[in-house]
Amino acid sequence: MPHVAELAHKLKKAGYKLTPARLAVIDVLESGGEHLCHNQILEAGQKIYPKLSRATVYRTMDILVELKLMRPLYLNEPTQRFVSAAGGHHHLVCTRCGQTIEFDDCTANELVDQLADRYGFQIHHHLLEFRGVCVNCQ
Amino acid sequence: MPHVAELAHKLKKAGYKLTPARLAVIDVLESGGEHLCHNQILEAGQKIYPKLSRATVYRTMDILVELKLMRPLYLNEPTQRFVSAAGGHHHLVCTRCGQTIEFDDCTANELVDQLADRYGFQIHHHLLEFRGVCVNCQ
DNA sequence: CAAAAATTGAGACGGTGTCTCAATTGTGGC
DNA sequence: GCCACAATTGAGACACCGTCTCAATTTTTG
Ligand SMILES: [Zn+2]
Ligand SMILES: [Zn+2]
Ligand SMILES: [Zn+2]
Ligand SMILES: [Zn+2]
Repeated sequence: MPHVAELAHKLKKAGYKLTPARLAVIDVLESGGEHLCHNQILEAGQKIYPKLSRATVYRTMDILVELKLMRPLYLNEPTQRFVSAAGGHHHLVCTRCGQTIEFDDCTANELVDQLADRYGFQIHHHLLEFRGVCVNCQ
Repeated sequence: MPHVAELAHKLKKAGYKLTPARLAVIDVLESGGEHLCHNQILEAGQKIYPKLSRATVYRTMDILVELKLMRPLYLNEPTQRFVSAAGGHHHLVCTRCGQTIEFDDCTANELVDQLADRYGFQIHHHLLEFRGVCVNCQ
């Protein structure tokens, strides 16, 4: 959950204008929770700034990803969704009811180091996704 | 890389007919490598069985997923791709050139147990995705 | 062989992501 | 505050993808 002020400031600093359309998008990102997709951002953004168009949402998200402020991911759907760019992301998904639990503890650091070593990668973030059947669905 | 014979046999066993269209799809899956998407399966399948249609590819893949013989996943694209259903999947992706390394060693077993414990999940498989910059792109 | 059931391909459809273009808007210099 | 210019915008066109329907075909059953 990035701060409006923070995203806006970095956008400005990178040479982009702070237009109402962009501010609406940023506002949505700050207050709208995780895993938002373009359409959700558009719909919520139009409540703040009705003229907001689909193209602008796509363009603004492109910029935010380019600046590494947000990060796209896919959650078992053909829909691109966005999370703030820092750190890893960890999901526990029930394949029957679709429930998605987000958990924080991450034991992947060790593995990150190994991989960085072996393949010469600079690893920036990761997505761990575990899939199975939740308590209710068993 | 599942065996044609194996997929075909399980399909038959589950009560589905082994039609030329389905056999073409299965043939592609067996010989076509990992991470195939619907379109790739369609195009390759039409070389084996020219009448093969898009709808049938989608329907056949639905069945294979339903029977837990194949598993869908998304790799930083809005495109659903398929891998054989068993085990985990581990990717190292370069965010600059898109190169995807597949690695096998998995240190997630411990975490799997923890999660199963804490949330009561039966965990069936997982996808670990690490993203960063590869040697060439640094 | 006839009837019923399963499967198929073709095409229509709505939704999504991309692109173009003319109109609008924000900004720095005055 | 105003102007000129470049950046940004919204609307709409477009291609593509996944879904659905339906009539025709194929397979199974009696
Ligand atoms: Zn998440
Ligand atoms: Zn569940
Ligand atoms: Zn893979
Ligand atoms: Zn690279």
